[in-house]
Amino acid sequence: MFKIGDFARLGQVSVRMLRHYDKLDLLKPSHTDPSSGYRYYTVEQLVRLHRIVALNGLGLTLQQIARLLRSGGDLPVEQLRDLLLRRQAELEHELLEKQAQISGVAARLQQLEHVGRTPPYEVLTKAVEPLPVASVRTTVPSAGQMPAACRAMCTQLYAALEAERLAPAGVELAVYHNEDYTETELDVEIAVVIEQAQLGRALRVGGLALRTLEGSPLAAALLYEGGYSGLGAAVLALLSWVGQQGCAPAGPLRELHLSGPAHVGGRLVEPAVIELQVPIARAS
Amino acid sequence: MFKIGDFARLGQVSVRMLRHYDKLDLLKPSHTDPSSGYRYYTVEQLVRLHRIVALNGLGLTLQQIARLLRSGGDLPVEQLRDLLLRRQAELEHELLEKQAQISGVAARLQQLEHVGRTPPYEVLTKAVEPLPVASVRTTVPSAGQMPAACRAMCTQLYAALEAERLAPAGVELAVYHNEDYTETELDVEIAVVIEQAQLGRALRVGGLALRTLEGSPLAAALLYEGGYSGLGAAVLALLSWVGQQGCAPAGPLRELHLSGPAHVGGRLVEPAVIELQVPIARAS
DNA sequence: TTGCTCCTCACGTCACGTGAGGTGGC
DNA sequence: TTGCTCCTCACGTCACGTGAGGTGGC
Repeated sequence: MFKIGDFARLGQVSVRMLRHYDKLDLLKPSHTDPSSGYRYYTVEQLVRLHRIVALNGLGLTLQQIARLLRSGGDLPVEQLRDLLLRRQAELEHELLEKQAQISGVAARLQQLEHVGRTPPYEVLTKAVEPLPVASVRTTVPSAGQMPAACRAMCTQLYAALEAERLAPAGVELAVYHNEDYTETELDVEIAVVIEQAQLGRALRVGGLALRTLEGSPLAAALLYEGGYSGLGAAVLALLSWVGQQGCAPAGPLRELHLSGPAHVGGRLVEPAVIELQVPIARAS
Repeated sequence: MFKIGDFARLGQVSVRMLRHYDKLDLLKPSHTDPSSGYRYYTVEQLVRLHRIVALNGLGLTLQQIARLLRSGGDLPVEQLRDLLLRRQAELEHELLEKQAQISGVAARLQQLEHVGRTPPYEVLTKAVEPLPVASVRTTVPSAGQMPAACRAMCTQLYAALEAERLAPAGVELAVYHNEDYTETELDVEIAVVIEQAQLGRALRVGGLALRTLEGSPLAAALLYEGGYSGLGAAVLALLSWVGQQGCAPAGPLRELHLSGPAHVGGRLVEPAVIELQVPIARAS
């Protein structure tokens, strides 16, 4: 018979843990003195303690362990198998998350060393929802013509909406359909979120399209505040981040004009708050 | 200006989180209505929220993030670098732990599939402390002669202790010095823990040694309850576990007789509670 | 008026660590 | 008598989730 302190030393655990396990009915002392409350343990109980510590080391919760051990001396095979399989699935996620954190921290450190200062934008991953939109789409010959082209497309879009008596119901956005980053032959779509219910509507004006922008369960997103001229650099930063994470773009890049339409009265509104999103997948 | 619900949807976080960040002074609403307590946020604050979510995704605590963001709009480079380096070190540990958990779970599942039932012992890793001991050591020609040899060594050990007026101060143990598992030419030492202060003592009886058993920062340990005849299987289980973890033995195996001396009055005491320990290192 | 959103407590989660304040055994 | 160990609360940790109970705006 050991007092709690000796038993704790033998089992390499804290006294507090033994009291905790007692309260949870996970490991009751073989005898408790009724007057002093002193807990007494036997060597044989070390086996159970060892089992608890081992299972806990696999990341099982004390509740799960308690369920397993309640069923008697031998572990119930089926239950244990289920638990381990579930735990294995969890561990896969946790490992991926850790690896993402590691490459994220490494990427940031590298950036600090090379650029010497902290980057103006943060990238994070999230899910993006599908969006019902009205849009116009054009191919712009070169990047230099983008400002003028966008202004024209915005004008065209809102004029068409007016003619159709269609009201914007959300954010304005641009979608870049080119597979890779390019500065010529830019296939760009200017869109604005509309009510879901308007999608089926028949149109009278040409050039306007009503459609659903695909969502993605995994996308990289960068939030940017500044002028539109800085967007090129932001796009490159986003794509390079994606590469550093061992991922690749898996769909068109979206540019959400969170602080409102890019043009008001035909003039660019700057600085603006813009979110860049690109669906991604682990590169094979 | 957004109410908290809209801002939460925009930022893909919960309302509760925004209230939490408000309380921590991590992200205060740009305006709070004094009468209703309603919180109002601006689009520009999305950038800060995004930054918080991104840094939190690297596993930094909200406190650490708060410290970084308190220093103004730009992140303080030196402080960020320090934080990231520390986080990187932590992540290395966490990754190793995850990997150990993964191989641990896999090993158990494999065992369940192959053996069809749950194993009688658990293995876990821990540190083992150096121990001051008195001991006798012999080479035993074959495993079959072990019981008799051990009995003889125990008798010899305690007789010598008696003659030296040396009192055991702890557990009895056996140490197996052979590099690999073998069943012939077993180099075995029977020892008992003594007071640290007795180590320097001069001896009058031959065959007895006073020494310190080396400790190890990392060891695999298996706790076993049963007869001594089952020990061979337990040793094999321990060594095979070590191999499955991608590790290798890095020192002699110890066998601790936790439930007391193996022999009392020249007879084996069974069942016994025995801990097998072997120092290990990651295999290269 | 009816939903919908917002508010402030405040408890629950998980596995303990860490005192505070007091007692028992050698 | 002095340490040492033991005891029972009960708060702290971390980042929120989840009600309870009530209010404000359309």
